Amino acid sequence: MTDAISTEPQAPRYDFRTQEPLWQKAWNEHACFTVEDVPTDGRPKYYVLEMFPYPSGKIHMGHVRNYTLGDVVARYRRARGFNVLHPMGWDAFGLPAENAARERKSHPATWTWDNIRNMRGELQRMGLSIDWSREFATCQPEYYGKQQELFLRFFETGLVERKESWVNWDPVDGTVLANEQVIDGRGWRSGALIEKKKLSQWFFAITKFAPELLAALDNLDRWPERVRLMQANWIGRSEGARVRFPLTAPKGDIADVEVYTTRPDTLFGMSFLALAPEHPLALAIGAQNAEADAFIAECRRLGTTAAAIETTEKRGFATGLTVRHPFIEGAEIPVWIANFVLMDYGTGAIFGCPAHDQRDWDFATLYGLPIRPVVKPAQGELPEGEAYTGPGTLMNSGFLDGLGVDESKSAAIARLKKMGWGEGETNWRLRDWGVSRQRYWGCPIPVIHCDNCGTVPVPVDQLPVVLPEDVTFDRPGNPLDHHPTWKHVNCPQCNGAAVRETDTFDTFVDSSWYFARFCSPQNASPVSREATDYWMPVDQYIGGIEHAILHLLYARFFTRAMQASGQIGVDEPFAGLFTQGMVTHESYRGADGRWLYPTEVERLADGRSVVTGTDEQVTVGRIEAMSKSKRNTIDPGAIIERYGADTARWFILSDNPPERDMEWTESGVAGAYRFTQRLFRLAESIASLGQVETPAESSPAARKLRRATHRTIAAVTEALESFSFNVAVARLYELAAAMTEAEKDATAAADDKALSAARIEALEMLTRITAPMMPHLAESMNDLLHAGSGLVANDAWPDFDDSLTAAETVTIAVQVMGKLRGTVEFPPGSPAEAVIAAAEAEPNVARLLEGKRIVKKVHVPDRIVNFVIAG
RNA sequence: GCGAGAGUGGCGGAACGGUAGACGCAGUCGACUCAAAAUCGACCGACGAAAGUCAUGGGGGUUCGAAUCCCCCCUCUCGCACCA
Repeated sequence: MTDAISTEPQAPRYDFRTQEPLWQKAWNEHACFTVEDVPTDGRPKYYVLEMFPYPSGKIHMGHVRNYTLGDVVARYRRARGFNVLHPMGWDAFGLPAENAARERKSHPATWTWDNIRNMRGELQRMGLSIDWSREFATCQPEYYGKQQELFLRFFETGLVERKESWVNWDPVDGTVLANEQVIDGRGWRSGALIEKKKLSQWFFAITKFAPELLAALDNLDRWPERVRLMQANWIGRSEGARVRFPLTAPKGDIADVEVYTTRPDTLFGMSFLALAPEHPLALAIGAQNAEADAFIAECRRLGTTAAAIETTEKRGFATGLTVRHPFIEGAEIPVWIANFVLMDYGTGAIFGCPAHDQRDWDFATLYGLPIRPVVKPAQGELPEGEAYTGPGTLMNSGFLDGLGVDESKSAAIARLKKMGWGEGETNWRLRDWGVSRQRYWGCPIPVIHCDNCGTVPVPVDQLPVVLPEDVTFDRPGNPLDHHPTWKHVNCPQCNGAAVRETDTFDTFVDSSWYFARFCSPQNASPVSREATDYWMPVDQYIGGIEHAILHLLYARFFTRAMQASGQIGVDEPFAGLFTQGMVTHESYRGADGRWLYPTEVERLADGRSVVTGTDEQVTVGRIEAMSKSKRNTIDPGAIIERYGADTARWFILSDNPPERDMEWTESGVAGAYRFTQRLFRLAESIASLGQVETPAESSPAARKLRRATHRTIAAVTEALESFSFNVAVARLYELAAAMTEAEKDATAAADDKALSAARIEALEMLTRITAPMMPHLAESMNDLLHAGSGLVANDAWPDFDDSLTAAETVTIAVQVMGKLRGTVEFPPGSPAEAVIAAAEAEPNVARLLEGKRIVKKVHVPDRIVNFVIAG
């Protein structure tokens, strides 16, 4: 590794080790970043929020990038005269704390709070402009108690339901697993075979908002297009029909089967009806037929994991039952149970039209069912060996013959409706949000189960339902469930013996409203109407793309639910969303293939890489996302310790556009560090000029520098507005270069007062426009120039002087037939005739034009002249 | 399979349809130094002695002029995926 600092003999000019803590203390003492819940100063508001961290132990580079981006926005907006809310907290509930408690034989709270303490210190060393007075952790009763109150409000509003649902049950851990925690049909921790089990669970009725959650995406114009698209796909609206097929012979009390389809136009091509293995009719059949039962059991065992579904072949079981067809008199269609039909989409049953659905085609081919085409493609023939799903004209379809696909959809629906066999229906992929988790380290669901009264919500005045502290993790299952006393209570209604709900909330609930709580973290009710009316929505939310669907959708739902239950006046939480890329690094492996940390690797002068201090050859691997398993992680704490927070921030901002993955390189950080020193040297040199009166007469050198300064202000402002931080950095490098140039000019003309004044102005401006990115260095430079003048953090963003940004001359490109052949210099705004005449006279151009007829002369003022010639 | 995004020097990347490669990193040469580091200066797409030619994944098109707009293709990344 190149080592910029340890090879430096003397202490650096700018000592971030003393300066950074100094300014952090000053900001803190002046409460620079503290805002009121409901400011009344009339300034516009701006709410900047980065996704709050899970307190895993240490911050990682992803956090550093996330919080640096947010901090630049926050500091910039503050300088622009906004009241800026920029809070921080902790997403503190979750399974890792329980696992750690199990391993260490301690308590989840201990581990969590240790981590919070450590990570808070690391974040504070980054010099973030955060209002720390608003900090909270979701594991505090002061927070989760309010969450319980919200749950009760939603309950009253009809947005909470208790219903049975199929879950992945781990019989060893005694808990429900999410789909992604089931690997090859086994629990990811216990390795036990997962069962599908029906369990009573709490649900938030997110589907009630499905239409508006989808429609409102159109208005989120400051969200990335792809996130809106992912959400739209997830919500998954589809239009079709519900069709009831009467069984030719009823099965017990089941007389018909309901099917959902988006292709009612292809009903004449139907050759089978298929049920999901969990469908009530399938279960009824299974109860009487051992073969059917065995098939159902096998389907269930294969589980619902994405991997299982992908690799599983289509299989079915012919039940022997038949249904009647709505349009074909006397037809009897066989009923199958099929493993590819999903119980939780539509009605759990489909009608199969093999000619026009690939899945049905596969299934029909396997079992020798008829394939009857009913749609004739508009062009060409029906494909061989696969289903045709495109547009066309109906055939073999009775009253639909000759109609197009769309027309016949409505015609079929109209007919079904008239017959009483079905109706048009809009369907949604989005499911209600199951929030029950059989865990200890989460927010208790504030409900009591009473044998007499049923499910009774805990009265608001008895909140919070606090987690008991005396729990152990020495046996599987939920500690709340086998706690000796905690769950036994008296029913709030009848005062009889009752038990608490021992499930806790999905931790996504905790992060679904924290942004609203930040507006008034001490408020008696969950959210303050006044504070959220002022601050909400979040103007700029920043985080990783991995939360594109679930977290953001849940937060959007919660905001609507809070609105519906009368607590908040907005319906969308995040007006602007920015999704940052990952931080990546080269990976290294030793001679034996083991992964090596970057700190263990040394690059030799000959380009080879070896294990530091040895001769062992190192293989430099791919650049990939930092991960513990690949050991290609860089510890932000070590970077800040060695280079300072400003250097880390600057490098992160400078490397590339923030939405892309960035590569962390040692040489890049070292370069950023050199720049901090260079800026400080410039500041020292300019500060040594002392007080300078601006003379009446300017000088060419002064004008040149002032032009660079004011152009930089304009360019950096524009870059920050558009999240082009890497461009802002480039413009600041250029200003620094211009200032170095001016220093040389000044050496040549020591008595140029105008230049001295311009240099001072350049430094003042540079300081202020660098401050959002390198806040500590900006304060130190400002202190050199104007000691005791106050903090840059409180300074206003500078305006640029338009009259100074114009160049004295512009270089106009001269083209012949669109190819650059020369340039001419002119004052901006020079008349076309003069410019064209000069362009024609330019020797190289004149040579090319000689003897040619000029057909056209294109002139774009101050930019280009192009001669089109003939022959 | 469907959807989205991206392909520009050795690398990260700039570029309202108007001088492609700003700025940084790496590199080369020089100054300073006994020497090194740091710093400062110059150079730094390819071919060519030069004039110039070729260059923004490939091929077409629009235009006086295309990295940028349109069509076709290729590659990569990400997301979704038996959703009826």
